[in-house]
Amino acid sequence: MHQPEHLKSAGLKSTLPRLKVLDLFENSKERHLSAEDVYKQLLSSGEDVGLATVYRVLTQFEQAGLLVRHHFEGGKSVFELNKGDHHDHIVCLQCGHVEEFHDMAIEARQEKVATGLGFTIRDHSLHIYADCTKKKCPHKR
Amino acid sequence: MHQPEHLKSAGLKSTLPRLKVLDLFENSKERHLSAEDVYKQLLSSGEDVGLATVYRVLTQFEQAGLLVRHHFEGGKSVFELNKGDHHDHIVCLQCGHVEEFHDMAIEARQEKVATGLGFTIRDHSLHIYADCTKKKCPHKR
DNA sequence: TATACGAATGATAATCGTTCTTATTTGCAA
DNA sequence: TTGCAAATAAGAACGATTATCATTCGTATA
Repeated sequence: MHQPEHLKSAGLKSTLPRLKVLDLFENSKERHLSAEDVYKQLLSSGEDVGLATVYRVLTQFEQAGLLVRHHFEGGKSVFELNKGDHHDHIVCLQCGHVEEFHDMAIEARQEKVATGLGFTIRDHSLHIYADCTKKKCPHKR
Repeated sequence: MHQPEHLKSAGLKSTLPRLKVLDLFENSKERHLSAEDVYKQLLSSGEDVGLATVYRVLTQFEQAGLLVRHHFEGGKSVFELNKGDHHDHIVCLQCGHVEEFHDMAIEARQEKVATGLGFTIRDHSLHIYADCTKKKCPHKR
């Protein structure tokens, strides 16, 4: 377990809730977790954390660059480990599964459009909402 | 005023709140309005509407295809008149002004990416968050 | 035009995701 | 160890949105 160093280098004290949250993201099967998801999973793992703490930790991790926050439709935020690579998301409307993709052509055009309009891009989000083309949606919720 | 027909053809009774809301969107200087925006503007126009009604009407108009709903960051929805043309948005981080754009190349690539991953696009949202390149942001909030 | 009935409304309570407050506990440097 | 700032848990508070419900309104029909 080398996570305490992760936290240290991010300027964060190594505390139990923080370690647990980081653990969850590194070992969870699902890459994209909401605050509620994290909270529930910690509770059912026997951890005694407060929901407020989960929110605080998630926000700190986001600011520290450990996590990335996404605003999908539906008004709640989801987080994922920051692997350093930017990517966009395609969300299956059937099962909610999130697939990641990255397309240089799209990124390049965005840059071009923005500069053309007199803007400097700080951030962007591209979410595609779609259905699987297969008869049975292969993803499980 | 030919709006009652708009409502009729959308299967909605012609009522005062609905007419007023539609009016607002057609005559307001700002294309993108939140429920709160609509509510406040109606109140200051002397109209006596409830906030709940505003939310109801906005949702109905969205379902009827009269308005389009957008989820920008910040947790609140904004609506705009549906002109039939799809477009994406670039949001100025300084003043919150929203600029619209449409880029065939981006749309085409999205389609290609999605089909490549086995999806059929139902909807998508592309939001660019940016700063003006000019010294002084030319837009007013 | 009067009327009757279901749809629409306004007021307000409820809900949802998130943030704030505060008293208490913890990490960790001395 | 001990001390103290930083972090926590619990729950109140918050803003946006939705649900509830008694009352009013739009409109098809007589």
